[in-house]
Amino acid sequence: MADQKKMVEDITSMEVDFAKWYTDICKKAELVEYTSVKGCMVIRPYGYAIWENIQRILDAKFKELGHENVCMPMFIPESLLQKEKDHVEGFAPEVAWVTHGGAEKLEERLCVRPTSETLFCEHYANIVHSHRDLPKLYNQWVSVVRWEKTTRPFLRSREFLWQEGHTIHATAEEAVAETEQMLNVYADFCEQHLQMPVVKGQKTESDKFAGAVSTYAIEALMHDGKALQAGTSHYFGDGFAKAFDIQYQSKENKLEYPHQTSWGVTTRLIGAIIMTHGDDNGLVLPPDVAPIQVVIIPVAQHKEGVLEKAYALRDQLSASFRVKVDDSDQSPGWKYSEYEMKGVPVRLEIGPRDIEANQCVLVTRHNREKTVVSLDNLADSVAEKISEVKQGIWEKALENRTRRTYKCTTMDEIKSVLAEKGDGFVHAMWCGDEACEDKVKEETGVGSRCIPFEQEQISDKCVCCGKPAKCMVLWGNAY
RNA sequence: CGGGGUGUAGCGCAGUUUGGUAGCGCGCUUGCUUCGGGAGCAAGAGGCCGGGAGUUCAAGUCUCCCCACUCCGACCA
Repeated sequence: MADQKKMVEDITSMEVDFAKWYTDICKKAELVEYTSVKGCMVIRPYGYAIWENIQRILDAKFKELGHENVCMPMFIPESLLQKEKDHVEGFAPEVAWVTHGGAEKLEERLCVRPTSETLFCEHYANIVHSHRDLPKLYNQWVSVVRWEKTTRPFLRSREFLWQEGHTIHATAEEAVAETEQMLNVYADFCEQHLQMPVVKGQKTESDKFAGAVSTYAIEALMHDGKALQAGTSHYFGDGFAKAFDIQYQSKENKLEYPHQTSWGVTTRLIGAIIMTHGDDNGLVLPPDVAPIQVVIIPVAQHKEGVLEKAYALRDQLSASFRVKVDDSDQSPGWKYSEYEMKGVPVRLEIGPRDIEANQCVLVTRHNREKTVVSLDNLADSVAEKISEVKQGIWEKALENRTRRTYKCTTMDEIKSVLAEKGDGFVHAMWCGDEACEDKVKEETGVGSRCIPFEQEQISDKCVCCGKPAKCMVLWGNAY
């Protein structure tokens, strides 16, 4: 059994101070570094490589489903932003404005995109004229700016990286299907590639995207019991089309308004990974997005043949995995701790005694279990360990969510279960009235996260007012 | 945006009460010895004390104003 003692004294324990633990990991695992502008951070190579892996997998999926990548400009003229009333009301409080070009004051100020619906709409108005022009299935990988008041690495920064998909369809049915399809893409990605269980659901009226008919989201539960929205997908109906005057001629030779969607995930997913899988020894990365999947640590590397063997194993394994040999002159123990901090899923130790015996030591990050394996069929042994890590972290994350999911039928029950067991997901019935939604938040501290697709009839009365319930809501304290 | 806390070497901190030559640990550099869970010895390098105004013969230390980080709320991916 692996020694479970905490090796890295530099990281604040998550039990002691979860928030400090989180920022410690962001910095010590070399994911981010602050800059002199509040809320604007450097995503360092190791952190960016995680994002590149997320991009690679999702981008391939988007394209497989027929989407094309485009790139919109980053400036939006004020008049354009204001065309859709709900949209501008939602975003105006947090946009950054450009007022000057060089020394010249601009005729009209430009906002730095907080999201690009308006730009896509302006563009669609130019290029969509006939039913033959539809659908357009677009996506872009860019950064956006939202002038947040309080900021945290990955979870809430003033500039962040994301992808935003924007599609436009002839019919509402098609657009609704697209919205649902992309929510499923996100959910599958989180569960299959990030080993992060999510709840799919619809946002309540008060919580939906500014300008949307309906907003869908996937909600994940972090290790500390707080909820994190991991991705969203919006159905716009023809509201934007009407506001931006986008029309097409149908087969029946009639002018029609098309229907739109948008959907996105952000670098916040990296924060979700940290808080879902990390432990007191540092980051624990899902193998599919880990920049390094296997780190080879040569032991007594000055001795004849050790480094050569390490390089040979790397070359052999590189056909199937992302592999690194750490041949720096740090001690082996230092390297063990370093790559645990960085969350590398599998460590391979190779020393003179191993070489003699045609074997090596494999260590899985999430449980620190050591296994001695033969150098024959090594790629198979490593693949097995990788899948053990996936299975292990999935079960651990799922167990945390199950343990922290509570069914409640009264307000008092919500309060007492949260006080007793700590933050988590609360399942409780709701009448559909916004006043009750607000009151639950006010009295118990948990807000509505979503109305899960998977419903359960916990009771027939609203947890707040006692009137007939319409649906079960997932409540939680969110990041 | 409201309420607290913190800014001194790359990191973690002491020094501020009572103004008087800027320190410690880790890390870093060089060399030698080490190497199976953050190695040892030796010699080095590294700072306009977050920024700007004041007060003073003299400011890391006192006063005022900014900025950033951080925690707790409200708002948000």
